[in-house]
Amino acid sequence: MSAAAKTIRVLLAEDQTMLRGALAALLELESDISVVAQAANGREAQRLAREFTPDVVVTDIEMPEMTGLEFATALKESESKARVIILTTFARPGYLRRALDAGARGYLLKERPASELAEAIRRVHAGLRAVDPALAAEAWSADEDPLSERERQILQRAGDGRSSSEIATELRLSEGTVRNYLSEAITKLGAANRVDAARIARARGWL
Amino acid sequence: MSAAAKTIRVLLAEDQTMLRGALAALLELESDISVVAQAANGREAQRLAREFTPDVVVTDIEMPEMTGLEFATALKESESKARVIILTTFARPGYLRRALDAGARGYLLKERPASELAEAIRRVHAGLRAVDPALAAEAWSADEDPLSERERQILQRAGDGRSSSEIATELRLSEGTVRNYLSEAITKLGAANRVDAARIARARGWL
DNA sequence: AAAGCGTTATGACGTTTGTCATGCCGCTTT
DNA sequence: AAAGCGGCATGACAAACGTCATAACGCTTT
Repeated sequence: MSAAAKTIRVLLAEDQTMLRGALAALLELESDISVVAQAANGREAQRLAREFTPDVVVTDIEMPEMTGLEFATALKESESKARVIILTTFARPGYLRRALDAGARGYLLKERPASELAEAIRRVHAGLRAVDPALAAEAWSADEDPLSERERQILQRAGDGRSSSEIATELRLSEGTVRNYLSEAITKLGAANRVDAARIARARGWL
Repeated sequence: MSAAAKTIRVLLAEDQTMLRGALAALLELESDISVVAQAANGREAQRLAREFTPDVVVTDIEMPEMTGLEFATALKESESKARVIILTTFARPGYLRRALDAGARGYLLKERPASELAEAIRRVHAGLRAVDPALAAEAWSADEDPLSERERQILQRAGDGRSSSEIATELRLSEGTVRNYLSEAITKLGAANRVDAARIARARGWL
């Protein structure tokens, strides 16, 4: 526990194999970083985190089985000491907010240079934060998610092209109730109709 | 023109900086491959292809300014001798078909291991093809795009939440005509409504 | 010249969607 | 106990949507 010579043990969770492999190879070139495990989805990552006790976890958000945000939340509630960096395509304030709520220390965009990833890992391992500055500023001034859980469920399905009656059957609600929720969601988001509302909510990371 | 010792000159077009950088670094580790130029969109790639005359072009499809498919088509119609590999997230038969029509020699998915990329580059440079086998089989049996150009235009906008009257105004059509096209598209795709139709068309690479 | 096809249009009809007022129920806060 | 709130419901109405029949026009294929 004396010097700084110990390598940082990293778990990499990313469903796109090519990106995951390329990043792992790049990180291995750094003398102070070692990728000790790789996962293609959140559930696998959860298992590997228990097994390998990494210092830092780098995870995508949108993955099959379990999202990176759910994984981060699960880690926070476990006894794991791993620090989490979210690595995602999406500059959505809602995602950043949820990431920080889930205890993430870093939030990095895939549109940034690969070199920033190693830097973020070192910062986070040292106890600092690593949040994209532009995004952090935007998130500060961004509106909060105005949708209730029900509204979210219903808007999701409507955005996929389901009719009100289909949604009502699926969620065991009356058709009128579904229309009420959609109407409210449309108003809250300032949208023109259900599809527009779904688009807006998705773009802000609320869906 | 005697031996095989010449390095393969590659142009890499991919809008996600982190992936582009990581792949370029990985490819540079191969002794017979050299990434001579990188582009973040199709238009830039087009310019760089003229300037650097690469042997092989590796390009994403969905990029700003100009898609990889448009870029590939432009290359085919120029005097360029570069051979094209499409590198994309999407296993959509429609994309593969359009890629081959655009003269692409390779079609590789981002969910494949990074090692396959170097292999595909070598194959394509040697005059062979490099198409994901599973996808090629699927594309063979896949339906052809049933949509007319007008139907596609209108379906795109409908999928973004625009109303019939908005679409009509934008495209200088009567509202009834727009509804007719949507009705036809819905029928052709076996969809339940316009949003469902847009979803289906997108999933097959027809939009 | 005739047939076929894509594009555009109109009118009419039934269905779905979006809005609003009103009300009930269970839970928490006061 | 009363007030407030979120979830759920009903009914009514106008607007938007989806379907169908019909038809004109221009272009290509036969």
